[in-house]
Amino acid sequence: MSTGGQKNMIKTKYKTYDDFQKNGGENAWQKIWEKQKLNQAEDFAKKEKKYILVEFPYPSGAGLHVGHVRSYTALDIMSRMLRLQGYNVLYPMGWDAFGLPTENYAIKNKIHPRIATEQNIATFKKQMKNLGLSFDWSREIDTTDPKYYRWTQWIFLQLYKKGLAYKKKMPINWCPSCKIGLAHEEVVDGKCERCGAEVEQREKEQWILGITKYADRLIKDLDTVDYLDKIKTQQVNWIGKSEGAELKFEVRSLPAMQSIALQAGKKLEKKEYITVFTTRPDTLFGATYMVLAPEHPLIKNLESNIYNYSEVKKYIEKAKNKSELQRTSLDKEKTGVELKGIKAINPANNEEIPVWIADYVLASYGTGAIMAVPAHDERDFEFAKKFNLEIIEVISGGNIRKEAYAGVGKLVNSGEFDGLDSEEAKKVITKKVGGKLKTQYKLRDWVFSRQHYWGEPIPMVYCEKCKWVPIPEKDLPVELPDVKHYEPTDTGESPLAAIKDWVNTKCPKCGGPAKRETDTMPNWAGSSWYFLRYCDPKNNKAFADAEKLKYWLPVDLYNGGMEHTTLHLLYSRFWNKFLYDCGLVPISEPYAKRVSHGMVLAEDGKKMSKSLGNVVNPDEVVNNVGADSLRLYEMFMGPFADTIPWSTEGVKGVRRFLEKVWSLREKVETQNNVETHCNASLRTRLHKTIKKVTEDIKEMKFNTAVSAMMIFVNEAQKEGISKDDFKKFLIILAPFAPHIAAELFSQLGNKESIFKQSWPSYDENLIKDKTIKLAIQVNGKLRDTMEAAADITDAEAKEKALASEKVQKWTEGKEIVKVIVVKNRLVNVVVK
RNA sequence: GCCGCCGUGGUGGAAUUGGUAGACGCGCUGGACUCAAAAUCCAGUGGUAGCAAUACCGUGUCGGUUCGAGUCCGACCGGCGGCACCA
Repeated sequence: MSTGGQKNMIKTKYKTYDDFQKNGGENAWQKIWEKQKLNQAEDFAKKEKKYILVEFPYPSGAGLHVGHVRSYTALDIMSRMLRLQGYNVLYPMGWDAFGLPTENYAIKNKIHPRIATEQNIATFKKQMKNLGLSFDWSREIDTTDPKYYRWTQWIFLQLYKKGLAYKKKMPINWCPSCKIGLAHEEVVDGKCERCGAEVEQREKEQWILGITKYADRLIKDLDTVDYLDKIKTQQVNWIGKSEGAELKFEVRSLPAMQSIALQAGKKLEKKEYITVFTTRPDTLFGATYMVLAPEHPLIKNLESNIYNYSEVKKYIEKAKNKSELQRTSLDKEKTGVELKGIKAINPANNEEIPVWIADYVLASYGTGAIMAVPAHDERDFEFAKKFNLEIIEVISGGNIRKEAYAGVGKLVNSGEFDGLDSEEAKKVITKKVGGKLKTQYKLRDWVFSRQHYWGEPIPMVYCEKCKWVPIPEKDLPVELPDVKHYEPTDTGESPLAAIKDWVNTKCPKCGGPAKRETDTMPNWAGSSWYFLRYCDPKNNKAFADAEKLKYWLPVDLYNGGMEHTTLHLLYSRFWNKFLYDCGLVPISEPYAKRVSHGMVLAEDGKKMSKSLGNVVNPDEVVNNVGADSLRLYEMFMGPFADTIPWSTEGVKGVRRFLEKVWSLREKVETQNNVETHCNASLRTRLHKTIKKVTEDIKEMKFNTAVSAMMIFVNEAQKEGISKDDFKKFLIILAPFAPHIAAELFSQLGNKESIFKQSWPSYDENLIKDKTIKLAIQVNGKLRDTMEAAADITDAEAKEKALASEKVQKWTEGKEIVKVIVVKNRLVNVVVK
């Protein structure tokens, strides 16, 4: 209890915490911080830098989600602690504002997407400020600002110059609902990742980025960064590297069949080959048939040699009409048609083997054709069984009468190679048949064109004479023109195509008439390099100054959603590597460390959604209990990476905690009687708490840090607390609940901001307990506990344990086999 | 189907990495204050038995290793996430 001579001289207009929170106490502090420019990062400061980054949001009309609050607060806490520890911290924020939802909103409400974006940004920014997040607003960026997307376009031109952006007609995934082409990464289970509509295949001329050129490095360099394991695994799987060989099989028209065939019978005009990719060239002797994807171009070339061509054509038509989803989900029954009239020659033994088409072979992977080795591949085995094709064992070790054996082993039935190890045989056999070793990836090049209005115009012009010509860099940005209608079209043309006087332009090369590219970039473009722009957001000579990049990069900690692992995270690593290769950024990996937050579910355990009416609005929570409570609750709710349902009751709990903190004002002893009233155990507790909170923030274990502070406050409430100790406590509380911490700190008579203090250190000696509780076990079961001096010797502990009456009760009449002592922890008496 | 992660009170979750399971918070029960309620404060709160001391059981299930297992190993059950005919 506080009975100190002088009453504390706390001057405040707020009588209670409720008074403070309800009457603008938090906002008042936010204004002060803004004035003091506390959160601005300083280029080239002598202090050690830390670049803390959280994915910038898409400013939707729905406003901030409590899920945003979770990750922004978490990194805010880290940033604030780092600043207090003396680092020069860059913790920026901006807007990833191009994209479909805004465009749709704009269409529906007849409002220009630019206006809608501005409104949404204003809302988001206000919400963020109300939360007391310590972003450096002087570095705010907006991907839809021409001053920003000028450089997005500029980077595109660099990609073009290096041959990494190219235009190609290819089948793409088309979302009929969004009326837009999608990248491979944006298709989930055959559906559009945004709206869930089933995608269709369409042939279209598209701008493509050659990300596959970087596939190998995107895998390899993961070794140099600190990402969560599951993030690395997901990227590695997505890139899907496999090593094998490309082998060529000659195709022959069968003389025997020629007489039967009505229109067949011609000899092949030139030699035709089927090239396959295989990871198992060692099984070549077991290749008993071949399979082409229905889309394989060879089929058309051999039309006159295939006498069942009408049947084949029917099958191809059927396959074409199946969506990607159907083709992959009807995974059980395999179907196919033999190409009658032609055979392939197995180059290993010159045997004629049949050629089939089947949709279990994908045109988009490898060469669109396979050699089928039913003895050693599950799918081929299934197919061979169904169509009665030959199965020859060439690797020993399995039971191929029952199932395919995909393992390794010694070669059999492989002529001169019998007895060889399968691993070794891969190289030898490839060489012998004139094949070449090859690495294949699942990753596909990035379809970069979108047929919409609200995106960065692709800075290219098409001239009949000069073909595709890039816009000169000095003429950037190519600004989005105003249009009357920005509805997407079903024809696959961007709404920009309708603006004739924008589309029709002059060729920058020959001056002749030319047309602008009317497709825009995908919403992933602006976010692929935004972390670079934060280093130098106002530069209009370059996307960022090289020296500034050198100072700030890499991003020391990057937090974002798991859903971006194979999209934004991969894309931005690719762009950064490209810029690195151009000598424009100083490091090849942009993010030193990547972590991911868990989702915040609704109170009912379901995903928050407007339609379910279970959305928690952060503004309401801030109004009711304050930003500090919201922040603290989201940290306390559970481990940062876990998905956790919202709990309104839980919010009450942390609010009570803050009220207790406020009431500690009355428990504060003046400096005069520190020694008499502040007992040593609270001091010990404080230092333990400092240690725990410091370490937990670093490890992102915010929930246990909050719990430690609660324990401290509970104790302080009972014991009373010295002014000095209270100050230290407020500093460690400040990153979590900056408003109340700043207020109480100032109420204690401190003129200087709490955020200009330095992070308290802890004294290891103080943390050490003088006495410990020793657990006494008999045969591993707890039977007694006793107080003992810390660092009690093993012998003393043993003696003490054996002296215990309760222990004696359990050892009576038994033989003591041994006694195990764990220092400062327990004694286990083992009896028989 | 394959790969990865995870199963702890009524509830969100702790547990020094093999050493007293259930910290902290919520809820609940009882009490104080109040005309009353709310708020607040105090006490209790894994289960079973007992007035109690205490005993037994207890971290998805079964088994194993160990003086000692929530933690390690094996099998199974359940949940979540990723990939899914990738040759």
